[in-house]
Amino acid sequence: MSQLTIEDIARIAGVSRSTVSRVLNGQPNVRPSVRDRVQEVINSYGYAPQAAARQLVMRKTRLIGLILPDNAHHLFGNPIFAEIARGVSQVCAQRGYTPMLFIGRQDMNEATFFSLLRGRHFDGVILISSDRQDRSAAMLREAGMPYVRVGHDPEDDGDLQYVDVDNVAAARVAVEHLIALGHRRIAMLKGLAKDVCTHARLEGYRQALAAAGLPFDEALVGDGDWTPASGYAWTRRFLDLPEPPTALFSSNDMMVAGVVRAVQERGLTVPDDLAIVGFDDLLQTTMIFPELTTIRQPCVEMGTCAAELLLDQLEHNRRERVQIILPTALIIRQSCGYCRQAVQASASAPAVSGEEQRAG
Amino acid sequence: MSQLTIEDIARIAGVSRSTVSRVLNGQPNVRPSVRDRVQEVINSYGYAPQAAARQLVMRKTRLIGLILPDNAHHLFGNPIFAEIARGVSQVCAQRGYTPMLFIGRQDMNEATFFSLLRGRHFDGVILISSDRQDRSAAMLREAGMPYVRVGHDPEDDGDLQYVDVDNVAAARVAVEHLIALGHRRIAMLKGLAKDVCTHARLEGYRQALAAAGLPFDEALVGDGDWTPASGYAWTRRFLDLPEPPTALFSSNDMMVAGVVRAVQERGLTVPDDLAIVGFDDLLQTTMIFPELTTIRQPCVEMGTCAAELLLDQLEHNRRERVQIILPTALIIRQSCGYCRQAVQASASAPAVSGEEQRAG
DNA sequence: ATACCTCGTGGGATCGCTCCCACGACTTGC
DNA sequence: GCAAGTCGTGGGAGCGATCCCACGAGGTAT
Repeated sequence: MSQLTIEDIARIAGVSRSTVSRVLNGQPNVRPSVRDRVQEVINSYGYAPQAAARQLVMRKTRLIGLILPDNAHHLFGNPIFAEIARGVSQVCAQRGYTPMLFIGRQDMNEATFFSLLRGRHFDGVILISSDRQDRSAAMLREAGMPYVRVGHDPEDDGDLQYVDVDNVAAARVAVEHLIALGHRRIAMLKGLAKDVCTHARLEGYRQALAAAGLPFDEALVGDGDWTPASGYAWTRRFLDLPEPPTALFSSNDMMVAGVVRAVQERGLTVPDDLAIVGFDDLLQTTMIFPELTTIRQPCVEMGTCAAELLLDQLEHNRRERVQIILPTALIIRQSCGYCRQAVQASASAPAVSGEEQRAG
Repeated sequence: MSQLTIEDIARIAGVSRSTVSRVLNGQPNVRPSVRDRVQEVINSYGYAPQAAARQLVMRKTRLIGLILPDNAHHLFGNPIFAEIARGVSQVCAQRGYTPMLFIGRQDMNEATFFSLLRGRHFDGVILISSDRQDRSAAMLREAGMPYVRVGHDPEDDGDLQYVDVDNVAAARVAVEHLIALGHRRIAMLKGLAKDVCTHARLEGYRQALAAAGLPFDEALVGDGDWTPASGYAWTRRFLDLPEPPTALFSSNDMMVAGVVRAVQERGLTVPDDLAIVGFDDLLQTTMIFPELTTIRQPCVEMGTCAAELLLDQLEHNRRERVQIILPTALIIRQSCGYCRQAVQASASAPAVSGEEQRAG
C-alpha cells in the first residue's frame, strides 16, 4: 500500500509500464476496456506516481512558489497577502498547478535559499515584494528561475514582468479627497522606508498638497512601520502639536487601528476631530468605528494577473517585458466625514457612501 | 550556467561524479585539496544538485508541509497561525528542513490533494486544524504520510501525535476571572461549530458557571464564526436583551474587535458597561481600546513542539503516541475591569496588570 | 492481393543523482 | 617483509517515472 510503483500497477493490471503511464497522463491510444481496468487498479490501490521520478524526466514540477515579504508580522498579519495568494491559487488550480508558500525565509541563509531555487523544486515563482533591500529578485534571476513580481521598484528595471498599482496616483486621490472636504492640515503616516510603495504614497501626498497650494509640513509626516502601534504613537504626537491636523492619510489600514485608539483615548472622535483615509481596504477594518474610507487595492486581481503571466511564461515561453498597473478605487465610508458633510450641506452630490470611484 | 549536472562539475574539476557527490554531502574520504577544488568549481558555477534526482534515490525531500485550516479568512487574517508557523520554521531551519505552506487547499479537489501527498513531495506534514469535518488528517493517514497535528479532537483518536492546549481549562479560567470580579450575567461568543475547540471553550464556560452556582442562559451564548462581524452582530443582540450581560467571554480575540465597536456605538464603554475577556492574545489587539484581557496561547511553542515531534518521527522513526498539552495563561489588562476595581477597592491583591497566571 | 496507414501495446534508453563495491596506494602490525 | 587494514577514488547499478521506437493486428485504398 505504501511503496507501489508503476511497475507494480502494470503487473497487477496485466499490462506494461507504458500503458499505465499513458492512462496516468490521459494520453490516447489505449483501448477503453484496458484504460478502465488500469484506472480501477490505480484507484483501488491508491497509487499516485512519485513526483520526483516524474520530475526528473519531465523537468517540470507543476509547483509554483510564492514568496512573501520577509517581515513575518506583515506576512500573515496583513490580509492583503492572503487576498493576493487567493488570486494566485485560483488561477493555479484552474491550470493544474499547485502553489506553495515559502515559510520563514528569514530563518534561511542566502545559500540555502539559492540551493532551494536551483534545486528546481518550482517551475516558477511569484514574488510579492516592494522591499528595495530584498535580494530575492536578484537571486531568482541569478538562479535562472522564472518569476513574476507583485509590486516593483521604478529605480530597478531588473524585473521582466510585474503587476502593481499606481501608488502615487492612489495616494494623491486619497489626499485630494480630504482637501476637497475642506481640510488644510492633513497628516500622513508613512510605511517602512525600505518598501518602495512607502515613497510612492508619500509622493502622492506631496502632489495633492502641491496641486492645492498647501504647504508641506514635515511635522505632519509620521514614520510608521505598517503596524497599529506605530499609528498609535504618531497620532499622539500629531494631536500634541500646537496646531494639530484635522485629517490624516495612512499608508495602510492596519495603522489606522492605532490611530483610532489614540483619538478615542483623548476623548476625541473620528471624523469630527480627525478625518481619516486609509489604504488597502482590508475586510477586518470594517469593524473600525466609524467605517473606514480607504483606497481599495485589487489584491485578488493582482494575484490572478501575476499567476496568468507566470504560467504563460512557463507554458508558452513568453519572455517579453510585461508591466501591468491595475486600477485602485477610493471607497468612501464614514471616517473621512464626507457623508455627514454631504447631508449637512445638502450638497447636490449624489449619495456615494460605499460606492467606488476610479483613481489614477 | 543553467543546466549543469554533477557530471559537468566532475569533468570541470577533473574528478569523478562520486567525489563531487561526496563533497556535496559532506562525506569523509576526500583529500582536502580535492575537496577545496571541487567546492570552488561548485561555487563559481552556482551549481546545486537537482532536487528531483536526489529525492528519487534518497527517498527524502527534507521538505515539510504545513497545512492550515481551509477557511482562507482565518488562514492569514488570524496571526495565531503565523506564530505557529514561526515556531515550525525555527525548528526546521535548525535541523536542515524547509517548511512549505499549502496554499488554497480549498481550490483543490480531494483527489488532487491526495496525489500531492502520495507524490511524496514532503517527508512529513504539520496539520493545524481543530476542524472536525476536515478530511485532511484522514487523508494523510490514508496516504501513509507522517504528520503531527496542532489541535485535536478528543472524540477521534486517529491522530498518533498532537500538540494542543487545554481549551476547557483555559476558558474556565477566563470566565472564573469574570465571576471573581463580581459578574453574574456573562455572555459567551462561540466560534464555528465545526471547530472542536469551540465546544471545548463552551464547556469551560459552562463549568465555570456551574462551579459558581450561576445559571446557564442560552440567550447569552452567541453563535460566532471567529470574525469581528459576528462579534459585532451578537453583541448588539446581547445589549438589546431585557437584562443585558455585564461581561462577555469571546472564544477568540478577533471577534472582540466587533464587540468593542458595538459597545461604543451604543455610547457604552468597556469595561464599565461590558467587561471583556478574549482568547489568543494576538499582538494586533493590543490596539483595541482598552487593552484586552485574554488567554494567551503558546503559539510559537506549539509550532516548535510539533516540528520537533515530526522530525523525530522522521529521523528516528519514533512512532509512539505522543499527546502534548501546553499551558495557557490569563493575561490581565484593562478590558475586564480588574485593574480599575483593584484600585477602587484598595484590594490587598498585588498589581497584576500584564502579569501572567498559569491556567489549567 | 499487396502496400500502406493507424491503433494499441511493450521494452529499452534516459533523466541526474546516490550508493555500493572494486581497486590501487599507502600505512600498520607481527 | 608480507598479510591486513585504511584511505581516496572511480565506475556500475539503480531509484521510478516518461519518451521514443519497434512491432503486430486490423482496416482501407489501390
